[in-house]
Amino acid sequence: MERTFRNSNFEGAYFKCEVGSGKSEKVSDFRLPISDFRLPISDFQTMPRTKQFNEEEVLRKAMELFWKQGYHATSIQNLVDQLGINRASLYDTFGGKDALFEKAFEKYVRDYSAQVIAQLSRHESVRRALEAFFLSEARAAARDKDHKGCFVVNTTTEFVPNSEEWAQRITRQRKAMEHLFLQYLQRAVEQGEIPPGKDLPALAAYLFTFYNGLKVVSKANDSEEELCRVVQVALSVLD
Amino acid sequence: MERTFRNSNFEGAYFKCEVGSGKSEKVSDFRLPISDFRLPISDFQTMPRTKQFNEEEVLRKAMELFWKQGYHATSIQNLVDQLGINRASLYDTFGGKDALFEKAFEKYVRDYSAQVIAQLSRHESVRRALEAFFLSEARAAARDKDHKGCFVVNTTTEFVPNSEEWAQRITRQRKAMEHLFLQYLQRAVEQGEIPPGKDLPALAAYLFTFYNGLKVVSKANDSEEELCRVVQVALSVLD
DNA sequence: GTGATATTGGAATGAATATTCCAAATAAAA
DNA sequence: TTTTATTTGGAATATTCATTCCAATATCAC
Repeated sequence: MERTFRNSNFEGAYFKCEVGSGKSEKVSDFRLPISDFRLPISDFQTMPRTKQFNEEEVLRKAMELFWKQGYHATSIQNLVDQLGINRASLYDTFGGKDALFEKAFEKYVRDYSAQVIAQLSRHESVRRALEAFFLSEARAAARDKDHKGCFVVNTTTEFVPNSEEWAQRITRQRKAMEHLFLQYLQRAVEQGEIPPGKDLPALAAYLFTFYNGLKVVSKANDSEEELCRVVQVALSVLD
Repeated sequence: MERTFRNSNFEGAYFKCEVGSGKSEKVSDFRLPISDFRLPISDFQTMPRTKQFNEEEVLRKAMELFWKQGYHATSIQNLVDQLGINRASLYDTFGGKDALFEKAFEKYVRDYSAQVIAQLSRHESVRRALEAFFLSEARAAARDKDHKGCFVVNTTTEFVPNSEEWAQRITRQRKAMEHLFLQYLQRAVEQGEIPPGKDLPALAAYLFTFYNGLKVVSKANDSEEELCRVVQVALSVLD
C-alpha cells in the first residue's frame, strides 16, 4: 500500500517519452518537466531512479499473453518470464494479477475498437465496408499462428457466468458493438443499399453474434478460404 | 495405479441398478448377477463393499460444474464438495482431474448429440427443423439461469490454442456437426426447399459458426426475444 | 456372525500459486 | 561525489492446488 502510492504526488507532473525494448536493459528516457509545477507536499530535492521498462510495451505483452491463454491459465511467474520485468515491478506498476488483466483487457478494447472503426470507414458502401471488415477478420484469424481469437470473446466464455462484474463489462461491449453496426446499417438504408422496413437492431445483433461465432471457430479452423466463404454466406442476409 | 485397477476383472460382470442421492448416505443397490459369468483370474471368494454412489449421476454433476466454470477455474476441492463423493473415490473411479474432465466432455457430446439429432428429426421440412432447433437453443440458453452456454464452445476458447490434443478433438466435433448440417441441407435441396446450386458445405459451416456465436452471446444476453429475432435473421440466408 | 476386500473420510504431501518483503543496485539532482 | 528515492532481483510467506496415503468403515459371500 505504502509503496504503491509513494509517488502519487507526481502523477502527471512530467511528460515521459521512453524508448526501449523494456527487457531490463537501459532505455532512453526523456522527461520534459512542467515549469510551473509546484510540489504539493513533499520536500525532496532529487529525482529517483526511473523505470527501466516501457510501461505500454509491457502492458502489450501482458495483453497478448492473457489474450492467448486466458486469465486462469496464466500465472504471475508466466507473466514475469514473458514480460521481462521483475515481480516487484509488476506489482508496483500494475497492482496485481486482477488489475493487470483488467488493464490488458481495456487496452485490447481501446486498440481493437479503433481498428474496427478504421476498417469500417474505409468504404463509402456499407455493404462493402462490412464485407471488407469480416473478410479481413477471417483472414487475420486464419493467419494468426497463435490462434488467439478475440480477447473479449475468450473473456466472455471464461468469466461469464462466474463473475457478475465481468458479465456487465461484456454486456457493455456487446451493446457498443451492436450500436456501431446499427449506425452503419442505418446509413445503408439512407444510401439505398438496404431496403427500408428491415429490423435493423436485430440485424445488428445478428452481425455481432456472427462475429462471435467467427472468432470462436477460427481458433480451430485456419482455412482462410473456408472462413471467407462462411463470411460471404453470413452477409447474404443483407441482400 | 494398483488400486485403480484392482476391480477391473469384474467390469461388466453385473448389471447395477442404484438409487439414491449419492451424498454419502445409504442408497439402495440392486445387483443382478450374470449366472454363467466365470472369474477369469482371481481366486477370491467374497465380494467387497460396493460403490456408495451412482457413477453416471456423479459424472453428470462433474459435467455441469466443468461446463459452467471451465477446467482451470474448477478445483478438485470444488468437485469433491459438489459431487458429494470422497476425494479418494473420485481418483479411484475417474482417475484424476484431467481424466474426469475428458469423461465429462465426452458425456456432454454424447448426450447433446443425441438431443440435437432428436430435435432436428422432428420436422419433415428441413427449414422448419433448423428453425425449431435454433429457436429451441436460443430459448434454452435464455432460460438457463446458470448461463453455461455450450460445453464444447467454452472448451474451444479455453484450450485452443494451448493444447494441440484438444484442438484436434474440437476439430472433430466441428466436422461432425458440419456434416450433420450438410446432410439436412442436401435433403432440403432434394425436397425442393432450397434452390439447387448453392454452396452447401459453406452453408453448413455457416450454420455451425452461427451456432457458436449464439452460444457465446447468449451467456451475456438472456433476452429470449432478442435471441430469437437474431435466429430468424440468421436463417434468412436459406430463403 | 465371520472373513475378505473395496470404499470412505480425512490427514499428509509436495508442487504451484499470488503476494509481500528487503537488501543491494541505480538514476537523477545537488 | 553525495544524497535521495526508487527500482530491482530474489528470497520469504502463506495459500491453494492436485494427488497420495492410511486407518476405519462397510459390504458381500460364506
